[in-house]
Amino acid sequence: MPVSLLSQQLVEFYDKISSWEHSVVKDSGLSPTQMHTIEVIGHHQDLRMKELAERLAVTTGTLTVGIDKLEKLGLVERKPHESDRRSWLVGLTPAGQEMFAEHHRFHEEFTREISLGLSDDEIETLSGLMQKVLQRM
Amino acid sequence: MPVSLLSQQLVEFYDKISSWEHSVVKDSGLSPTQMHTIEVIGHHQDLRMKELAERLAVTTGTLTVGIDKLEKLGLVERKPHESDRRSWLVGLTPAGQEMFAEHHRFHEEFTREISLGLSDDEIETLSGLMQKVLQRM
DNA sequence: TTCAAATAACTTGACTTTCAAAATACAACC
DNA sequence: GGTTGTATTTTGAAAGTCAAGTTATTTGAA
Repeated sequence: MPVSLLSQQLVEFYDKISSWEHSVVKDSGLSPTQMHTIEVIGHHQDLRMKELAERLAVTTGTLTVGIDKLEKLGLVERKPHESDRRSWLVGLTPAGQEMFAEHHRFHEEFTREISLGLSDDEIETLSGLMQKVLQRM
Repeated sequence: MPVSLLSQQLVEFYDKISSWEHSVVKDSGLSPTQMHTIEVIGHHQDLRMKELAERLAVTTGTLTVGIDKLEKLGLVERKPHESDRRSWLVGLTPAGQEMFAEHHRFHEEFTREISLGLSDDEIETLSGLMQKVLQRM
């Protein structure tokens, strides 16, 4: 049952990433939710509230409150949408970008550490397989 | 930069698992937190409150409230610890075990679907690499 | 043995996150 | 132009969380 083993591994993998993320985020002063929001905005840059809410799997009502706080912290900013005056575009401020960049570096460092036991060839094989899997998700 | 690519893939992978989990759990009537608690108990069976709190990354105060609710729902039960009368052992009731088993089946089905693009050999290669990575986490 | 310190679980109060539903402003279509 | 749909915000209620304090029990040192 190779799938059964893989399933177990995914659960364990997901759990360990969660607790790693949890511990790293705690030191940043942001909540996990806030950091995740910064991450998603950082990756996609200038999202509408609706789009961002979907990606974060929360309602727009929830997001309004969350973005209010991040805006007060000076990490994100609302900009008017060019063609749709109902919409806002949410982007990172310079401080938000720095926060995003730092977290990004943490991710890379984490990835480097967990792949220490792998050769360069193995890392490429893993990336290739991951790519195939990601296409199905 | 093979690590950089892998890092990106891990973020995307984690995100997609999160949203899948989110949607599946919603149909179960439990909150994500509650389902995660059921999962951890199901995997380890009969944990002390302290141990369970550590694995869930919450304080024991938080866990007390959470277990109270799951106990009211008839999914978990507290049993006295044999040798330490300060401690409780938390385990799944038959209903809890069924909930756990169902969720476990969802995980396997999910794994099966995302690995549809992979040959049996590739699945085994992926498992092998995952195993090496898990050892570093 | 005895008692002070440590530990496990629980309680309480405050804060945050979340959603659903209602309100507001604007867009799109006929 | 008027109706319907869409994007966001507001509000009220429920759930999750922690820190700090409480109780019961265990551990270890005098």
